[in-house]
Amino acid sequence: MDKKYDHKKYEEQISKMWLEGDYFKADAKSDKEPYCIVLPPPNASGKMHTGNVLMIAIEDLLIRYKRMKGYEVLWVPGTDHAGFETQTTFERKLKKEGKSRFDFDRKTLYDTIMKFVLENKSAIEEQIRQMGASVDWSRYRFALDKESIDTVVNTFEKLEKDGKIYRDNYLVNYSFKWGTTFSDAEITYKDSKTKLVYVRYKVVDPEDNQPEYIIVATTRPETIPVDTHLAINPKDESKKWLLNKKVLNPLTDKEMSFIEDNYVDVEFGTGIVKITPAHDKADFEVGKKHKLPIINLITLEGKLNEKGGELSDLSILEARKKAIEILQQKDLIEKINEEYENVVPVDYRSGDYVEQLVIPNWFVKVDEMRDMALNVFEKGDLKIYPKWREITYKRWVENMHDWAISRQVVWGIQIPAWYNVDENPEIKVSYLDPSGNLQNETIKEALEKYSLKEVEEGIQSLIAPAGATYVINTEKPGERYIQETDTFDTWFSSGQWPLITLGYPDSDDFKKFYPTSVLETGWEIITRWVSRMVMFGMYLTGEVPFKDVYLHGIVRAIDGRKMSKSLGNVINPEEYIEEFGVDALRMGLISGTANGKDFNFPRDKIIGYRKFTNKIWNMARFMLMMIEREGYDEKNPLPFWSKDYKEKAESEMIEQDDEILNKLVETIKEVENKIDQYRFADACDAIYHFMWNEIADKYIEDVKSRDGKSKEIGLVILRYVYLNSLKMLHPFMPFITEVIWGEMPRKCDNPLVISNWPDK
RNA sequence: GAGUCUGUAGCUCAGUCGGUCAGAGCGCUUCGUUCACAUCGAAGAGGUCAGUGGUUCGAAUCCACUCAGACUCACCA
Repeated sequence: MDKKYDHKKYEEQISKMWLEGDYFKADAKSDKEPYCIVLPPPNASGKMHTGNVLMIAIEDLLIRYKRMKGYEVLWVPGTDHAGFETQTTFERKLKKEGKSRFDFDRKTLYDTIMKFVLENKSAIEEQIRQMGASVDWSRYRFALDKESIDTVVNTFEKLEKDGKIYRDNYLVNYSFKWGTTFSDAEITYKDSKTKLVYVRYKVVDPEDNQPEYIIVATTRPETIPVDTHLAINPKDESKKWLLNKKVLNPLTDKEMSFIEDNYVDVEFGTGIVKITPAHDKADFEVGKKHKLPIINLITLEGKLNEKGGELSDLSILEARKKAIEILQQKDLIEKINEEYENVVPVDYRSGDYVEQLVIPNWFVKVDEMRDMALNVFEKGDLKIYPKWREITYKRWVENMHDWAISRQVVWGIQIPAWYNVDENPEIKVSYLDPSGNLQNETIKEALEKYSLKEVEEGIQSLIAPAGATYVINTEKPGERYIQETDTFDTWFSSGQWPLITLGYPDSDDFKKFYPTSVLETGWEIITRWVSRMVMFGMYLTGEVPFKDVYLHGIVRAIDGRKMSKSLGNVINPEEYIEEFGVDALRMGLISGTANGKDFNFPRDKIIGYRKFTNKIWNMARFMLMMIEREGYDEKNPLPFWSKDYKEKAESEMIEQDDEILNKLVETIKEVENKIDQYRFADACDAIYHFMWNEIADKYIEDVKSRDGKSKEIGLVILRYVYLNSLKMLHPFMPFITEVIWGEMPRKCDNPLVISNWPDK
């Protein structure tokens, strides 16, 4: 053996050996008890970050431990398309080339992104291998594989048949310039000087001591025609009287009533807010909470519709001007703050104004699924570790609204819904015409100039009116149909990930390994991801997709803050792998947190475990050296520890021998116990101290000084204790333990440590 | 604004049911080391457990409040 353990020399070699030996392939036909983890799929075009490393370290620890204990183990690897994240990465790349997504038709854009992702996909797969993850590569899945898409589409069809799918208005950021929506992340805010108009609202039948008018400040007077309510803060005693009163809408003269909501800031303006659910994000939420009507005022062309009365057909800015004029004529303006500064949303590309308005989106009714996802705790079907995270899950699921599952992005699974273009002439299409120019118009207008085929080929996106008729089908149902351009929310597909990867509904894997044993992931996605998987699992199979959920903490930077590119404190795991090795990095990270709390990147612990690898390496060397020095070799081997040997040697064994053997059993029990409780840091600690303090510092020193028969007994026991420690350590430090195992003469048929958990 | 968590040695953190819980690693100090390992060994210093009050025979642990910090969600008409 070399004098030092050189991780660079061995890690690649061992990893290759595991891969070629196909040791991690699960057998669905096996009689052994199943143990299964589905790897939370990293972004296919992404790179390994410290969170991924921790995730893999913990899961590999569980997987190797259970495999060694004799379970039929399956760990399914996969990568996610990560819809929006990938598309923005890609668009940044396009921007560098002086292009944008609006230069492409939908299909070309999709194909180009796919190519980009496939080119980058192997990097993360390679990193998973490098980490020593004992996943079953034969079952690898990508979120946009045909099988994945089939499962997701089938689920959508089932939901539709069960009456769970509907289309409804949903507030989105809409750009008139591009004729499409922008996600929240694509919106930036621009400072802008806007008139803050203080408008008088006439109180209907005021009491003697009450004012005749109340005053409301607004920057959007043009939306007044569709306002039906005003809001006050429930803590604002001075305005309580308004709750029993009505006021007149200053533009339509219709009566309006009041609601109470904490969202209202008592200090701002006059402490009274007009609520426009159709055209303001906050108001939309308030409106939903109080079940207020959503009345659209602004059209996809950026003009006011017939609800605007005198303002109809004007653009937003024209209407605003006109509204102020009308109010002035009616003498309903108290004052105007011309200097008011606010921020307006603009799209990240052109800086053009983006309007918040409601357009039809696809929704899933969640009522039934939500209840199922909450009841799992009562029956004890699901346990969350650490337990205090349960409340986050429950609170979120309880408050869950119907789920808007459509996204106006290309990179994802296209919703399998089709509109008949003759029945729905008002569908708004954005498409590149045959000469490559971007057009925004209705399908009817488009078809007057071009064939349906031409429009379809150039299409970027479409928006079908709320009442549009549609057919759900995987294939084009007829000549005159055009497919919905929206894709599913990433969580809609990743929420089915355990089902997708295990081949729901009737594969052997599904029968053997579903429900899986544990879901291990970061707590940050407990609401968005974990809850969705529970919902889909319950809905489709009647069973929770995993028995336990273990949530690890987030690895923060060394300075205690969250890692972020802008802070420049992102830790690249590759550097640590290079310097200290995968084993030290894995074990250091695992021991960084005992209870699932966030923790700072534990650099000191990684260095500590790096020293530890060298220590156990030298323990092995020294032990082999002592055995050799005592004259043992292949012809005259050192006896193995066994029941027989023990009986013969018992009378000559001394206190230290019994002690180390007892401590070995204690340590095995403790490590098992801690792993079973998901207390991984404690398990690390137990092995570390047993090997270093008990074996190296005490027992080896003792054996070193012995002679004759006593020395032989010492060496026999030492080797036995050491090899069993190696086994225990293997799930934590798979590489070095495998290397040393290969160097050791041992009484065991299996040349690999991977299937040998110690007996007590 | 709503919610969750945290405050224990110089640093990073354990401390599970209120009673051998004042702990670990790193760092620091002193000494040692041709004979496995300086990525080593031996010994040692250090904390009013954020603060105040309460419950209890007993509190780092339970409760209330205060102070400080982190994160999640929402966000100004």
